[in-house]
Amino acid sequence: MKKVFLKDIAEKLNVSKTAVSLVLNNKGDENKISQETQKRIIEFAKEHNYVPNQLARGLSRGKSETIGLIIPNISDTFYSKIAGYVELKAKNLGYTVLFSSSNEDPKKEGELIRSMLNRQVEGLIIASTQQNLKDIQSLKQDKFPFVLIDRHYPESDTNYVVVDNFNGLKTATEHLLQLGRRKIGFITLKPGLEAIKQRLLGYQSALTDFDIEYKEELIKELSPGNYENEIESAIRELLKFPNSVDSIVFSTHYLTSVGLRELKRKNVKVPQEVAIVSFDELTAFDLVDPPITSVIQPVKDIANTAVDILINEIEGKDSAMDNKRILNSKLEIRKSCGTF
Amino acid sequence: MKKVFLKDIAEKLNVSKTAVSLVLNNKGDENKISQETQKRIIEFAKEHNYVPNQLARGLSRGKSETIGLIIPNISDTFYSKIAGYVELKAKNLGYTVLFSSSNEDPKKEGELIRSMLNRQVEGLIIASTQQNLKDIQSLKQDKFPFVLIDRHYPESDTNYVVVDNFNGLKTATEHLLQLGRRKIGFITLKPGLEAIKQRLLGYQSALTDFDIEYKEELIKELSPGNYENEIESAIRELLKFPNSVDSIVFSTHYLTSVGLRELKRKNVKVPQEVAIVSFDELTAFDLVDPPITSVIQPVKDIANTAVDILINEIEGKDSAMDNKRILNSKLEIRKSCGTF
DNA sequence: CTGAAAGCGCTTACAG
DNA sequence: CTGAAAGCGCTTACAG
Repeated sequence: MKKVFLKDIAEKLNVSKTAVSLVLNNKGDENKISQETQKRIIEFAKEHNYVPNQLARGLSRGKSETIGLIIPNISDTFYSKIAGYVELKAKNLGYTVLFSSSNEDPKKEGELIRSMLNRQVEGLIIASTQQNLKDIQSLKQDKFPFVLIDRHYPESDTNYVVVDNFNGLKTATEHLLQLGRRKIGFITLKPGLEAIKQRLLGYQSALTDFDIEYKEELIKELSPGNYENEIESAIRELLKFPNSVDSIVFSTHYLTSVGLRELKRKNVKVPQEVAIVSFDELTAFDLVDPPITSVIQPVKDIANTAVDILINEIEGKDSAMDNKRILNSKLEIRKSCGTF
Repeated sequence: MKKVFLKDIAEKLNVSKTAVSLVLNNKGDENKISQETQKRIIEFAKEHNYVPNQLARGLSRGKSETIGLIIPNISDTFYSKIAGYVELKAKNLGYTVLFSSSNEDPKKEGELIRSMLNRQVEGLIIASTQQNLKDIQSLKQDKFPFVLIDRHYPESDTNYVVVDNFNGLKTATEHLLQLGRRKIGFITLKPGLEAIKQRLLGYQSALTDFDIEYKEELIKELSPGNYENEIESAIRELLKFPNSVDSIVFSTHYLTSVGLRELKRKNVKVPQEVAIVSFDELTAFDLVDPPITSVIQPVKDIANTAVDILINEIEGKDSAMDNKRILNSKLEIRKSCGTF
């Protein structure tokens, strides 16, 4: 299978490169190229397995039919699912997607953005580190199509698709309150992400609605990079008098995992002694002991909506499309909070 | 931030495009361009945020500094981890990686391979559907660098990095046998993948070593696309007389998930009534009730080794490198098999 | 209906 | 040390 180029086809068939290019791009009819010629070209191309060199095509057209997806980490199940759905949807619309992980490093995120621009992606979907306003604003300024997902910059006017973190966490906390729990710990990440901030606000709002005093000692903020080591002391302190929590809400699936592991190590009975609820989940959370009541994020919806908005903008179709979306999450009640 | 091109730099600095290109590619010294000129060029480029157009560079050099990774499904935790490690390792060696999911469709896999070739990737890492020998052999024939991971074609002489499926499954089965279980069911996938075949052989070999008769009724082979619906009857039949298994080994993590879910639904006590062991695992398998004894795959090692072999071949360095690797898995004993 | 030609933004012999 | 020029494989006005 020797590589075949446009030129080869043209020579063998005694037509011009122009004709071949036109026909293969479905512009044969509009350029009034004879059906006969079209057929010959198409058949020859198929027979010899011709596929255009995307670099050349992209360079020539200043387009690449490619979009970029920048996420913190492709290994995380939440983001890998997003990636899967983005790939599927984009492909359906005729685009290839380029993935890359920033590993929560704003500098790397910047490099990735530039690297993707220089690969001529036509648009970007970004789950930003949210410490990179500079690059985001510069995209904005260049009127380059992009949409933020999962994390957005509230101070900047951009397209985004996020989940309603405030109400998601609030609902989770209310669930605990309705079951009679009153001393509710909150294990979350150090502030920095808007999503994380919103989750804390949701927690507080639920307490307020139930007339419960907000105590800072019940909030444990771990570092994204070191939470595995910090979880032990966080839980220990929450369990100790005068805190003595009767429940904990975890603000991410991985905090729930390490937290539950730690509770088991300490032989704390869940939910009898401590009820728990998780924001976001892992595949096996319904099999865990006890099955974990979780706030489920609409992963597929996030991905599809983001691709829709992006490609709509790239192709400049519907200018009236709502390009700021806050999607609802859903509380899946299982057994980690006990029952009424 | 207006885009700046080679030509712009050359004009502003009153040097030739050649000089700029050379300097920016670290070929300034070997072409004896004055330090002074080099410094001016480098500073100007940095100041104006110059990044070369990869399409143009790639087209010109016939290279892209890109490798492709084709996997069945980026949403699967096993493959998303592979993807994460491949990306990391490749980046360290100066390559970008292009991901794509075949969704177990051999035809799509072929399209992906062609699409990646035409994006001028310099090498490919493929977790193949294993029903696409044609394309694999054609890569081989063209001496195009590639390495198969996770799944390989035993009938074809290629680079590969796989896990020792035979011994992994054998060890798992032996573990059950050593604990006194004798009626061991095996829930696996319909044959097709070499890995799956090897796992069945491992199961059989363990039985043979313990002088236990192999019974076909104890093997349940589900379809990859429909296992969620087939699991119920598979388990029902395994539990029913005359099968009445006392243990089950699952040949993939997702079979374990649905299987355990089904066992719980049927109120079967694990491990008392039925012990289970899983080939490959999910993040929360140590939190599941009971924590699941699992064969752990060396994900990071698979990824790193594959990238090493591939890039070594691309750059034609060490021709003596062992390019067929069978890595060991490890049995992580938890509680789903009970104790002695 | 079709072909010659310019151009996309680079790299790289080659000549000086 | 440096510059003019060809070339990578396409696309796309433009002229006929």
